[in-house]
Amino acid sequence: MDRLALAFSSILEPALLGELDKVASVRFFREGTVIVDLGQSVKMMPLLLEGAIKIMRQDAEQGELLLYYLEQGETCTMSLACCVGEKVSEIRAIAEIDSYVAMVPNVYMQEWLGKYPSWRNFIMQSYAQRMDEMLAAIDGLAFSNMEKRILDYLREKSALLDDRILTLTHQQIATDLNSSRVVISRILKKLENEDKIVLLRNEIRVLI
DNA sequence: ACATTAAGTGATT
DNA sequence: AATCACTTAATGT
Repeated sequence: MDRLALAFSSILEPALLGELDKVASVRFFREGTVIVDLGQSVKMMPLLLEGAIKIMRQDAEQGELLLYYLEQGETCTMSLACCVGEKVSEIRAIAEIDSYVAMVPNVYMQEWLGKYPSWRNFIMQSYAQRMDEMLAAIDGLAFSNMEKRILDYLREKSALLDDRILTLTHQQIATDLNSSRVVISRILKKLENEDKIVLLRNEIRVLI
């Protein structure tokens, strides 16, 4: 499949790509679609071919927190752990933009670990990268003030979408950062006064 | 014109 | 930094 080769040909060996092509089903998720929800059992492993996926941690009662984004050529490491242990998902995956995902049945995952070095590499690297991102998320919570968290959030999103103009509400930021709308609005206003951003309704322009 | 949703702000904890 | 209460502004029907 074209998309598969496009996203993974530089990462995975040809033989594995061929096998992937046979067993993976490519699915399309429109922006905003919940791909995996809390408590859902995970029987497939997603390989992101195109688009971006937002991974959120969700508390039992209320409270969500953005963990990281999945981009082209990446996979959700959480699903690996889930598949092996036959556990249910502890996170929520939402399509940030329209996305194509190759779903691989979990039976192949372990088999390929022994069979294909490039697969082993890919999984290891994914783990390392995700671990780094988790640490960054924790650092943000523990050591950063809200202002820095918001700025980082806006910058990351802007880079991800390759657009300095972001279409989103203050409430959405509050949800992603597990804060409240009022707090976000105040800090955004401050950032605007410092000429770091421009605020419009449903829109934020990142200047820095 | 009216209702709804997004954003701004002072006061309080 | 969070919550409350209220205002103002933008948008949809």
